[in-house]
Amino acid sequence: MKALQKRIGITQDTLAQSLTERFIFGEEALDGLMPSTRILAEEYGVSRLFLREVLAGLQRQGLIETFPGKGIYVRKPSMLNAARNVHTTIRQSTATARDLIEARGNLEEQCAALAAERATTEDIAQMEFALKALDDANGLIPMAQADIAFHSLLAKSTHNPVLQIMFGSITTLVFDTMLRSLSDPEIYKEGAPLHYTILKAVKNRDGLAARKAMSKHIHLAEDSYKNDLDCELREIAQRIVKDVLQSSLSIEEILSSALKDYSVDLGQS
Amino acid sequence: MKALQKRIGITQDTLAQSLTERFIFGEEALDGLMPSTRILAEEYGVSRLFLREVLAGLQRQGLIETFPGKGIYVRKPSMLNAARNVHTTIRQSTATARDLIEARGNLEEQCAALAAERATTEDIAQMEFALKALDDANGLIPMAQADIAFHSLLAKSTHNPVLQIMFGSITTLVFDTMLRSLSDPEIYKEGAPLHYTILKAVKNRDGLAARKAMSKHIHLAEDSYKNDLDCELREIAQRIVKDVLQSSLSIEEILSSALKDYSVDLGQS
DNA sequence: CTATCTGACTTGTCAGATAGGTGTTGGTGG
DNA sequence: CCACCAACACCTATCTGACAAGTCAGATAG
Repeated sequence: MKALQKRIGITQDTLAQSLTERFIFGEEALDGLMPSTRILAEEYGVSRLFLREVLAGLQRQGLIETFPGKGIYVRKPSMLNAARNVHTTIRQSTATARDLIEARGNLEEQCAALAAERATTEDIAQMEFALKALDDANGLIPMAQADIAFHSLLAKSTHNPVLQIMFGSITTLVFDTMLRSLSDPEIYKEGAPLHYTILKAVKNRDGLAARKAMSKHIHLAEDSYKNDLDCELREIAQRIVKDVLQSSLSIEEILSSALKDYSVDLGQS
Repeated sequence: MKALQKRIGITQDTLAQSLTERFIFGEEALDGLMPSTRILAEEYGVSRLFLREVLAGLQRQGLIETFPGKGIYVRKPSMLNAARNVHTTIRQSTATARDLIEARGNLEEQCAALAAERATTEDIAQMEFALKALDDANGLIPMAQADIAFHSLLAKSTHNPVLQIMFGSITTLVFDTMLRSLSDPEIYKEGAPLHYTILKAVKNRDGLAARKAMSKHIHLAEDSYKNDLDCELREIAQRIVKDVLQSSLSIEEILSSALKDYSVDLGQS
């Protein structure tokens, strides 16, 4: 039996691919509920444990979500779950605030300019909603969530999935600096109105103005961060968590809860 | 015992974090060999299976590598393993060649310009090595590997980890188009010399020239791809694999073997 | 001294059992 | 007839104990 299975050659990868084809991209399980692990394991002739590990992989990729007592649900893919893996991987690297501003500036200026050309009325409505949420937000983390949402939606408004992927890959790093910027009254006072400037420029289809406002928005930190400019992002974020939020949680824990249910759809148009 | 464990609250996440702190970032297991699963499981008071799932997660992030019969080794983190997760996640999205050129152009032009300012002699030597490998490469996949290596090294030469992350997140997509471009004599003939133009500009510390050459290099495809421009990247890549390589493997399988051992170190300077 | 073999490791996988959560269903009291 | 609630069936998560298969070092026979 073992030998047979080996001959057939079911590996975790092949099973994962098969399941993905069937349930994620295929049309089965329309309501999003997958068959139970027992049934699936029997169906594919593997043990439940083996199947479980495969499912764990899919879950880590954010493709499915499991609920004890309920079942396994297919999930709309979100960039952020994937991005978190990237974040863990690069924890060892020494990205500073200056690095992020440099890279993010270039990316988001492009996003702003393209969004001005391509944003639909629905995109704009969503961004307006995010800015309203930012105004109404109570507390640093909800603010950062709304801020991230705005920038993600702007990337989405380019209707270029690749730009969304790139922004997604640095989302957690952006979140780190947002904690710093949003808790700094000086930056917030100058930076928050620029969100509206950007959105207005997008509405007016004025790519250049959108790009300029975004540039100003992102480079604000360059003048205000002072010593923090060449600090590692994680250090900065961890300090804010400790001093401002007075929480003993690690930045990783904050991140995973703050970005958990957060999901900006991928452009399918 | 179960209740106790719950009270202590060992979840997969906390254990993963604990193990990461200890073995990846910590100084234990200097030779890279971790204690066996039995020992670790006993040490943390969890079952071996539970530990296994946690380790599977770390492995998926590319932080460790397991060898049956030998043990578990700590691995140097590589962007690409993480990037592959992103790629899977966005399979559903409909990124076209045009999307990639647009996004990648902006990013890589910035990389070229910054590399011209900051590349060390060692960076340049590595890039030269990659170009030599590209010239000597035999077959489409080794060529694509060398090509990817060159562009990754250019991103590394900016000494900005965030740019490396962003490039890493789209590496698999870039690989897709490389299969197409490298198998097209017209593009290859014009595109290959531009690699040397870029490298020369970097050597001369001429950021503008580097940026221009990169722009030309990437936008070459815009004139030659024709109908493929608005094709989905996966479709293009899959067709090349089938027609040119005459392989029945899926593009995912090609990718995972081609990028498996590939790793450009993260800048630690 | 060399070749081989044994035994003690390792990971990978399995079946079966239990814990704990969730939703449904059918019976009972109003 | 309706509302409530308890029992039940199903789900995932996890544990225990076991075995297969790979690896390696050291003992042993030639």
